[in-house]
Amino acid sequence: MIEEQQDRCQVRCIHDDRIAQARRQALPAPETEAMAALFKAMGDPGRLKILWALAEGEMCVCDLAALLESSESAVSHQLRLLRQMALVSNRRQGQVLYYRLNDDHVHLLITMALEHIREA
Amino acid sequence: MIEEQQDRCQVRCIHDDRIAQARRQALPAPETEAMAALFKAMGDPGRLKILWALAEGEMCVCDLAALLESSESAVSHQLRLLRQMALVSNRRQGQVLYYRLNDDHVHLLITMALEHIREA
DNA sequence: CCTTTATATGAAAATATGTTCATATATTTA
DNA sequence: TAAATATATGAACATATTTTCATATAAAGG
Repeated sequence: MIEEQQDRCQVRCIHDDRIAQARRQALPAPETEAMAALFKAMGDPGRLKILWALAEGEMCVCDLAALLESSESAVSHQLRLLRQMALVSNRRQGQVLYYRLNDDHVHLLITMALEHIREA
Repeated sequence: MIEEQQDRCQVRCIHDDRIAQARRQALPAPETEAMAALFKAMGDPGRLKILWALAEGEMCVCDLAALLESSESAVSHQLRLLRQMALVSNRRQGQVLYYRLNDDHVHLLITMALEHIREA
């Protein structure tokens, strides 16, 4: 015999106070989204290699493609993502676009991540 | 008339010196991979919400499911990922598993990311 | 201007990620 | 020890991401 499905909330709440507190202190949704997008952009070996290489100084697209042993088109797509996340920017000199890190946060974030994985 | 395809390297190298330098200073592949996995783990709004909530103190799975308005199964899968990345750990008290942040790096990483997106 | 070079971009194809659903496990309680 | 609770997990499905390929654009050089 199957009981009639009761129409009550699906989600058990053990510590309502704790949940309420978490809700109060939660970040605004747009910030959470933006942060997730930032971390996601850094969450790819290829893009990380790019960022780490640019920490030493600017490079052009075909340099980066050579470094990553990947196609220039693929690198260009990755760079667009990094640009959209304000992680890198570029300057044009003739036909060549030189990419560089946008600010120090990037380098700091990578350094801190390294610390984490090295101690774990 | 289509010319016979020449068999030369696909990848143009404009600044060989710069590429060589980047190669020398590059991180070991396993570290790059581990870092990418770490950032990827943080690159999801749901998981970020979890981490941010846990920064205030430990919570159990069903608390987190209630907070995220998501299924406990989904949250459990996310927590597994965060555990694998050594971002969170848990302690059991009876039937309940309480999750907490593993160390301060996580909080620092999030704080720094916030700075980045707020200034951009 | 017509060609070449360096890069960007859109769309399709290939791949990875996240969620759901069913089921398994661990712990407490009856 | 059987039932209930809290959570974990595997596999299938849905969705998102990445790469590739073809084509577009922007600057420089004939």
